[in-house]
Amino acid sequence: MEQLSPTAYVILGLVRNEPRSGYEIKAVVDNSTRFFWAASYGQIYPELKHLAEAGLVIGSDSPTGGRRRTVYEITADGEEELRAWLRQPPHTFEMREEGLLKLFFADALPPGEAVAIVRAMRAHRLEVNAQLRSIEALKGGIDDPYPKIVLRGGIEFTQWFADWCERMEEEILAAAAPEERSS
Amino acid sequence: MEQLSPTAYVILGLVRNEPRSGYEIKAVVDNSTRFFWAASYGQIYPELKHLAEAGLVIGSDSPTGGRRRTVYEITADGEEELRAWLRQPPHTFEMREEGLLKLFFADALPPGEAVAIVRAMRAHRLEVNAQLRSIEALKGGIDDPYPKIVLRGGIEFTQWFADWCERMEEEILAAAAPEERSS
DNA sequence: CTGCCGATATATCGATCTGATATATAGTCC
DNA sequence: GGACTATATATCAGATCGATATATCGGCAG
Repeated sequence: MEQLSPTAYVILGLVRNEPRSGYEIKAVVDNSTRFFWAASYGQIYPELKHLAEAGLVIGSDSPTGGRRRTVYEITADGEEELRAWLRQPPHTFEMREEGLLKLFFADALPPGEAVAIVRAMRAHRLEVNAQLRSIEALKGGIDDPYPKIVLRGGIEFTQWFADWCERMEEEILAAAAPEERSS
Repeated sequence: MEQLSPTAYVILGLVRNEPRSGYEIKAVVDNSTRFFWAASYGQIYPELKHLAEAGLVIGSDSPTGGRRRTVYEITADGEEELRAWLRQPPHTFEMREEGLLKLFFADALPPGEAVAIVRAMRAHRLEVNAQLRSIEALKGGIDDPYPKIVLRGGIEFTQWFADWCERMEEEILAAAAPEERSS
């Protein structure tokens, strides 16, 4: 049994509740897991075929008029595979933050310009925070609790990060300012 | 002028202070930028060649005995290119957290097992936190301030995340426990 | 001084993933 | 009838990871 990629489990998890097309999967990902695990069409469609070959999902034609469409639903084997994965300790933890990278090298810039970097990071995080809040507002009380916990985690994290940026801005400004501490 | 990848700028930034070999660059990355921007040999060596062709770094042979070794240093054009990049607003913000992904789908597990997921996340974050603290302890007062700010940010973030996991653990346990609120 | 191990140094490769683009059809609005 | 957006699938170049291969060097245990 070859190892599935985490993205395969995203798909398994999302078709578990209801049958979905690749397009719908992408749309759901973009409004939920994207913030801690993204997926693109280039992964989703090949992976759906792969999962279907492995018998973990079943696809069925469900065209809308003349437009072909295949929806996938999970099989018993797929459910089993998903649960087995959930019980394994997580392996992948990655972060790619171009803003932090720039701040790291800010020494190469004239003093004072580092502030622009933390301001840009802060603005971006606040933007994501607002997106997450609007997603939270959309979701009624219908869902199971775990996606909600993760969503609130995202909201708290982006807020924390924005606040950190604010603190750093002050710190950098204080360090750059002429030492004018009066006696 | 084709666009350089952020990893190219990591290399530019790291050879700016002192000439380094690809191997040394990888070692420095693993102890500094790895936590917000990783790089592998598979990127570093080709990118060094690419940067050398573009005239942004210069490589010179500097063998140790019979072992060939090429160290690279930044050129004036490279410095210019680095500063220009630092002034651009950051574009890439990614996070891949398999633990959050598992928590998101924890509904597929019998109640109670979700706690194991947040515990694993917390343990991992505390481990990274300890690594970052030991890196901080190693660095004397020599460095420029920005890498220090970023490093402290990493320490604060991993601590925040670990604390969040702890809070979620309590919350999940409270929700899973039989409602035993006495009158 | 020999053999082994770990560090230094470079290179490569399959698999994964992104971001963009291409191709259709369906529905809506003017 | 035309413009526009949403639905739906597919593909591809380039970035990246993680692992592995190859080789030399230095140190140290026996």
